[in-house]
Amino acid sequence: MEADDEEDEHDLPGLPNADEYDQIRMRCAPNPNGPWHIGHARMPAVIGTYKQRYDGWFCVRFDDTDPETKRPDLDAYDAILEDLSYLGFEADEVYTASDRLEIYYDHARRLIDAGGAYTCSCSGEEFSALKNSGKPCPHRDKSTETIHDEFEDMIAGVYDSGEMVLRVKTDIEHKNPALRDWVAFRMVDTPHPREPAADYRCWPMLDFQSGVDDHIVGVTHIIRGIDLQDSAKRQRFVYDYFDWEYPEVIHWGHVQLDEYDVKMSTSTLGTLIEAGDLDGWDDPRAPTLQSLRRRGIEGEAITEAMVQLGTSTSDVDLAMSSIYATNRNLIDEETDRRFYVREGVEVGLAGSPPGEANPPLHPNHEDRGVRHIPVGDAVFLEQDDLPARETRIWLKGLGCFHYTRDVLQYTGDPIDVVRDGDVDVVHWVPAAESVSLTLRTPDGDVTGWAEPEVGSLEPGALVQFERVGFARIDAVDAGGTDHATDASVVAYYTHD
RNA sequence: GCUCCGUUGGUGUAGUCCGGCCAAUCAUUUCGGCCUUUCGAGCCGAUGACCUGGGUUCAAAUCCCAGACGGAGCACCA
Repeated sequence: MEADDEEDEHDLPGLPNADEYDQIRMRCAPNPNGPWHIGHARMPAVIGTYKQRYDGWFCVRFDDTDPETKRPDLDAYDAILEDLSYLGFEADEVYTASDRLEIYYDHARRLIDAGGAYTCSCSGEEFSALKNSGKPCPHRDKSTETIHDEFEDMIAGVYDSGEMVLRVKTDIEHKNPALRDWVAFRMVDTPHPREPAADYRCWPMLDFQSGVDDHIVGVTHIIRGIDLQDSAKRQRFVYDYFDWEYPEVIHWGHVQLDEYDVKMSTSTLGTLIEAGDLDGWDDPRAPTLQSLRRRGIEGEAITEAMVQLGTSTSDVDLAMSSIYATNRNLIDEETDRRFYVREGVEVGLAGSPPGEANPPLHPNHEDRGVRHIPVGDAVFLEQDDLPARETRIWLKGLGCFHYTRDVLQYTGDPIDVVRDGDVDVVHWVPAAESVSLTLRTPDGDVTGWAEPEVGSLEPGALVQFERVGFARIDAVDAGGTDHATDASVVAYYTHD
């Protein structure tokens, strides 16, 4: 399917030992505790791209096995799948770990039979102390029968949280303390928020659940963060007991984002939304996928930027400008131009300028037609664009004016004065007939006036406000196209 | 404290396994020019990097050793 460009440049390195597998199978295993932030896009972007490249397969598996500390958000399951689709990918299969408890229990029983696990009632502190000095705890050598009995009691919910765990027997003297006899199942008193899982009290830990599931669905390549580097080593003990072969694994570093004041963290964002500091997950100030989507950024631009980050184990700083640059290429040709003046300053006009300005909708596409901007006797300019006294300025699409005694005097000079470099070109809107427009940006809201026809655009339309930047029209109040007190149009800032 | 891992321009990345074709690739950013009723785009150009110190070698970004700096794990979180 990509035979003809097999040797072509790829943005991503090849997967290890890719040719040893009939099919490349990967998984994306989010914790459904909220919609995705921008950093989450890396996983689907990369495995989706690998899937296309190798004609492979990937699933989404919701690793929702902690009903308490990382309590799942019931809305997040669908929100995440929507985010995935926004990025341009569909999962071949969707699993939910909390539906699969019986599978994990069965594997735990087999592990006990294989002598690879034991129930332990040490407190966390007690065990930690023993473990750190390389000493086994007294529960390590129970009979298989006792272990089975106690594990069945765990499943039955006989114990309370903290009273009993099932540990994987690894090597209590392993030189890496992180790998010594880790917990595979623990008791959780809090019911899971999903109805079908609400009665379970004995929950697997990520390392066990994930390890078992990866094998069951035939994952060949695991891609995940460096925080899980030791997980692979822990899981190998289970794989060895079962005589399974561990998948290829790639660990990558953390992604940091520039240009945002808000930390890229699902729980932080959730707290800010809860407190009313953010309007929601799609607030333009939030570094979330829903926010970028509302701003009119194409998922493809995000995917491409993520793929360009590669898969290195060191931490990376993602510049939003790289997402913006890609998106600009995607939308520029099809996006019409409009005028929008931020925080405008009103200036009178004199000298009989033309009654209407008709700049093109798109400078490269004359066939799309022109805009219709009635001029009137005054315009709004941006504060920074106000010319010095007794100098000339070119109102884009209208003509040349001389700034005298608080008014702009039409001069009728030809465009050559601009070519000569003496005259700045600025955008403007008529003071009398523009529509008020609030532009919501990552740095906060901006108010101003847009040329009249912006008031009749459809929500969802993309525009480029000349010399300001791209924006997505979000809401239009058809009633108030003249000087209403409130904004009649709300737009979300895309990028410059 | 114990165990891992990493370090190429402002940012990301290629090259590192199998040393020479690397006075180091591509993208983005910044700056300049051209074009354009002069936005954006496009075209052209510029700035800008191999963590440090030793060693091996005719030759090191690449191999070896030491150090510095950064990151991760040692949870009944994911």
